[in-house]
Amino acid sequence: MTEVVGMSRQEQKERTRQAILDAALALSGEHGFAQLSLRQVAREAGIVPTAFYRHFASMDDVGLALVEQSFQTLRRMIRDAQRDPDTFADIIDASAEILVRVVKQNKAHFGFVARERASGSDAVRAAIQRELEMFISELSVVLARLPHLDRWSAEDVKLAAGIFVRNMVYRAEQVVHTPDGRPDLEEDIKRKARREMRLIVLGFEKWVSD
Amino acid sequence: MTEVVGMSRQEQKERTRQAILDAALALSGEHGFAQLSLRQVAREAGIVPTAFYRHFASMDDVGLALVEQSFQTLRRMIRDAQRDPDTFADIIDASAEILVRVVKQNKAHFGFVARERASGSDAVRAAIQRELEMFISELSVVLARLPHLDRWSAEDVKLAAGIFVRNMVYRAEQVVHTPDGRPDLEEDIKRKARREMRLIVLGFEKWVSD
DNA sequence: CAATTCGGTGAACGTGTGTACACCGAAAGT
DNA sequence: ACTTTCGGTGTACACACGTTCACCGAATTG
Repeated sequence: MTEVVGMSRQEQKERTRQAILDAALALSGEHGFAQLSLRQVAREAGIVPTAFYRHFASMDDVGLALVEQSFQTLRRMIRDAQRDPDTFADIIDASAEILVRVVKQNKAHFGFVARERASGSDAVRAAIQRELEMFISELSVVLARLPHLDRWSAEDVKLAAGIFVRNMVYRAEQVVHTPDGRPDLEEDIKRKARREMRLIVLGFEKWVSD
Repeated sequence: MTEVVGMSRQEQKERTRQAILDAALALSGEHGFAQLSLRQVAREAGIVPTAFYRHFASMDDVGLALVEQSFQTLRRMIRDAQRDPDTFADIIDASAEILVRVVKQNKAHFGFVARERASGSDAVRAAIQRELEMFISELSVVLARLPHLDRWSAEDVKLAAGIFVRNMVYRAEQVVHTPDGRPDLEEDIKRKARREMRLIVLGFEKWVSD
C-alpha cells in the first residue's frame, strides 16, 4: 500500500484495519454481509487480498468486529443524546426523536445489525443477540423507576423492556429503508413509534406481577 | 433425471419444480438463501444445473416462490388450528399454544421468512413485508371486535395489531432456533408470549383514540 | 404412425473465489 | 549500525460458479 509518510507502524495498521471494516460495512449495505468476498473487501479497502490476513483470520471475524463497532456507535450516540436539553421534556417524545435521528445518522451500522440479527453466521447472530439483551437490561433499570413498575417482578420488567426494544428495532429498520430527504416519512415513523410506546405504557398501570 | 414410470409430463415437471423448492428451502436453513448457488440447489434437487432454467429464470424467482409457499403453509396451519377444539378456551393461551406448535412443525419455512424478511433481495423483502401487512390487517379485523377496541380509529387498531404480530414474529424466531426435544424451553417461550400479549391487551382498556 | 414438444443431459467457456508461498522494504528493536 | 519484525505485494493454484449450446428421448399432439 502507498503509505503516507510519518506514521508509526501501529498507526498505519490501525488505519488499514479500519479501512477493511469501513469497506465491509459499506459493501454489506448493498447485498448483505454474508455474500461479501474477501477479495471484494480488500479491493474496496485499497489493499491486496493477501494483506487482509494481516488483520483478520476470516470474514467472520470482520463481522464480529462490526457488531462491536455498531453497538459502540449506538451507545455513544445515545449518551450524547441524553445530554441534549430537549430530552427532558417527555421521555416518549424524546425517545422517538432520538431513535430517528440516531438511526438516520448511522444507517450503515443499524442496517448491518438489523440484517445480521436474523441472518448472520451463528457467531454474529449470537453477538448481536447478546448486545440486544444488554440493551434490554439497561432499559429495564430505567423502566423499574417508573411509577407503576416499582412493584413488578424483575422478569416482568424485562418482558416489558423487550417489547419496547423490539418495537424500536422494527422502527429503526424502517428508518434505514427510508430514503433521505423525506421528512414526511420520518415524521410518520416518529408518530407511530410514539403511539406504540404510549399504548404499551398504558398496560403498565394495570399489570399485576404474581 | 431417472423418472418414475407412469407420470404425465406436467406431473413430472411439477414434481421437479417442487424438488428445487424443497432443496432451496432445506439448504437455505444452513447458511441463508442468498448464498445458495444454483448448482448447489440443482445437485440437492437431483437435476443437472442447466435443467434448473426449465423451471425458474433465476434463484431470485425461487426466493419469491418460497415466500408464497411459506405463507400458504402458515395460513393453512392457522386455519386448521382454528378448527381445533381447545382453541376456544382463552384466545391468548390458544394463540401461544398454536404459535409454538405451528412454527415447530414448519421450522424451515418460518426460519426462511424470519431470515429473509430483513436480509433478502429487495424483491423478496418486499414480498414478505406485503404478506406480513396482510396478516396485520387480518388480525386488525379480529381485534376490532374486542370489548374496548370498537371505538378505536382504524389506524390505532392496526398499530396494536402490528405490535402483536411483531412480538409473535420474534417468539417464532426463538422457536425456530430452539432444538427439538426441549419442551421446557418451549414452555418458557409460550409463557413469555402469553404474558406479553396480556400486557399489551391491558393497554387497550385505557387507550383513547383521538 | 409420424411430427413436435420439452424436461433433462453433458461438455465447455470465462470469471471470481480463498489461500499458499516467496519476497520486499521500511519501521522498530538492539 | 546491525538485525529483526511485519504490513503489504505479486504470482500461482485448484475450485466453484452462472450461463451457452447442441443434443437426447419419451410424452404429447395431430
